[in-house]
Amino acid sequence: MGTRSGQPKAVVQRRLGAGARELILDAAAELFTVLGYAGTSTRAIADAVGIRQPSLYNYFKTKEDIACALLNETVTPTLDLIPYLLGSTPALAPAGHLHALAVFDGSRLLNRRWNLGTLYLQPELRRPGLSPFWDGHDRLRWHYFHLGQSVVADTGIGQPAAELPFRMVESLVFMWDTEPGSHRDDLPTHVADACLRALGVGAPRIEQVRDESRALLERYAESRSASRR
Amino acid sequence: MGTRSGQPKAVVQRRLGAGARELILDAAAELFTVLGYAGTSTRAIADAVGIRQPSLYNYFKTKEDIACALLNETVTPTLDLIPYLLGSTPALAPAGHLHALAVFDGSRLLNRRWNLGTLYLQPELRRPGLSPFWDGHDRLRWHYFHLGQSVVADTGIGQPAAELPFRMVESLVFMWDTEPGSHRDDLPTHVADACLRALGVGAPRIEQVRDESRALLERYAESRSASRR
DNA sequence: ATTATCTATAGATCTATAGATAATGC
DNA sequence: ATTATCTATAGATCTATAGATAATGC
Repeated sequence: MGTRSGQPKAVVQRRLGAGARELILDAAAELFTVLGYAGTSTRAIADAVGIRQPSLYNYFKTKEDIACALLNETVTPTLDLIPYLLGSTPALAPAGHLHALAVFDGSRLLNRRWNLGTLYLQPELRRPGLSPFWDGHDRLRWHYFHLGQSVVADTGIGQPAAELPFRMVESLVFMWDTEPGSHRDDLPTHVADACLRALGVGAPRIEQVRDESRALLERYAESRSASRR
Repeated sequence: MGTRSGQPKAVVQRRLGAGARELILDAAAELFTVLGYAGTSTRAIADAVGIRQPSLYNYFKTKEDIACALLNETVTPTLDLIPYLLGSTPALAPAGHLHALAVFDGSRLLNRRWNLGTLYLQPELRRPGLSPFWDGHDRLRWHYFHLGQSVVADTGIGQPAAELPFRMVESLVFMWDTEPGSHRDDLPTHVADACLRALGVGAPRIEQVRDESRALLERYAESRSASRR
């Protein structure tokens, strides 16, 4: 028996290493989406990554901070795309701009490991501490709305339709459980097409816009991977 | 000092009377939508109606039972409408049927005292005890889908669009916070119109369908109030 | 006499902090 | 020497049940 003071450790310590924050965020994402924010204890998150509950507080100040980091991941990539779309030459027609935005945003929502968009409707997350995220979310909504207005000005459909595209893309969170396959992979494009139809754009024009939008997003993906080198 | 046994009551008792269940459901609806299901304690619900926490259990077996009653209220009225639409003579065209369904369903979602549809995305409510509600929800989704398929078969739009109308109506839960006014009141009709455009229906036909649908729903409302006498 | 409400409480949580110790890096 | 992790715990919850009492109805 040792005579050392203090409480001896009962378990083997596991150091998470460099990617610790990402490990925790991924575990939290799964639990928040499956059990809900309030339904997920900090203990459950710690268990999932194999550390003790208080050790989480080395990485995040509070439980709310974890949610904030996750929510921001859902809007920042799309917000980053906007300047690229605005600056592309020759200037994009509003319909093309909107289509590309919807496809990109929708793909990001649908092709993550967990259905993070469900957090948008969890009232526990409408608290003041998360307002930085909600501000970004509102900026994105406003941008969709603005583009929608330009499109309906051309097609002659009533103004109220202008706010539907953002909501239609958001509704992909309800379609998350679609069984995997080409149908699911094409959903973001189908939704983007439907957005334009809802704004009164005709079929031939949509065909054309879809091709432009695909080419544009490919160029964007290339420019991103190039700048990362 | 009395010598009676037991614990004397510290508060004045308040009997809720006949509408007790409804009072509790309304308070729970507000709290569940504002604070979330897991974020709402049975104590908070009891406080809101002015009784003690354990007294709730005179009216509901568990907290989950309260949520179940609320969720069922969101789909039953729309499910009840379906036989009426199917039985109306002369038989409705699929586009008219879908439009009427979307307007009715959307109005029910938007014109309640609380935004109950947000509960759909609260993972705490995806538990087995609530499967009766989810079954009804799926039946409704399937009916929308079936109608959508009939419409796209006529218009020549691709199959995947057939599942969008249900999701577009659901996305009204994201639009709940629209400031009151005629714009908000017209949202369900605008969404129903946009559903048909998304399925490839042309503007003149939509104009026509909208009038049919309005007349139909008026007759339904009359038949309901007549049968209640 | 019957029923709705109350008080009291069991037993299980939950978040975040304090301070000791094991692991790492120089 | 520094940092990440641990043990222990304060203090606040939370749901549901047991059994006493106040309010109602006959």
